[in-house]
Amino acid sequence: MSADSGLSDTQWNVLSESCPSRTSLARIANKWTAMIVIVLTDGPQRFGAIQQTVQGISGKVLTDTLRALERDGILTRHSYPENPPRVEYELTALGRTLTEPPPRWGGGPRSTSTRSWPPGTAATSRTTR
Amino acid sequence: MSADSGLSDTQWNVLSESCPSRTSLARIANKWTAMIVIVLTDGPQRFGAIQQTVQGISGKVLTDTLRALERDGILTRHSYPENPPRVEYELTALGRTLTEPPPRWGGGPRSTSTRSWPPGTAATSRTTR
DNA sequence: CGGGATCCTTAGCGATACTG
DNA sequence: CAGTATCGCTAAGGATCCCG
Repeated sequence: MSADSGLSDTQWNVLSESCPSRTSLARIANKWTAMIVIVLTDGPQRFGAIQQTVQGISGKVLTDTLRALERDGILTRHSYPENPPRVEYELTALGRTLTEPPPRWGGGPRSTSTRSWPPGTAATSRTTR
Repeated sequence: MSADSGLSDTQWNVLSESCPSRTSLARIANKWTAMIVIVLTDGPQRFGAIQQTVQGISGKVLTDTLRALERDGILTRHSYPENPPRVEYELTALGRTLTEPPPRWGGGPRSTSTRSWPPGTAATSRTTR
């Protein structure tokens, strides 16, 4: 397969303004997301447990961040209609991909030089030359 | 060495409010830092080249981010007193560590279950139980 | 060309109080 | 317990003009 597929690799270049991966980056690149993902790596956790483990996060911000991650399919929310109420958050398969390096990093060749990040991206911004 | 050193491993737990690594995280977890590091992975780049490659970044924000990264030792700034002026930015050894996964991820065991993130951290926030 | 200086907008974050 | 609802602050981000 391959050869001349319609979507060029430049479409998946993070450096491109219209690249969809910028949305993913925006979700990761904030103060709390990474820590929450870390906490959930070991399995489902309750709201209160997360808040205690991720020291310094306020209830509101935790709620906001969890909701955003839920919308994006990073984690799922399970509400148990008990009293007192219990709510658990769990990483989805997609969310678990955040807890380990991308395939290429684990399996690819271990060369350390002249490596461009997304394959075929090579940030050689040739302006004049 | 080892045995009873003063600094416990909980001191290097990102989840801890006083953990120094939160400073590092704060530097990474913003809109542009990651992209700038990506661009510089292939070698030194000029200010203008970076701005063109990292699409959508404004001059001021690029300057601010570069200055912050320079202060933190992630990259170095080389100014050549020519006309027109030329300034190049280059990743330091520390900055280059951001372009590859931490040692443990590359070399450690490939187990996928019951793994806690920083060694000996295990986010098992036991509140009551 | 590579900024510095200003000004402005927004959104992320945080504290507090209240509720099912 | 796990939220929601406000309110407020600050810093990140952005537009524009100016300068050596």
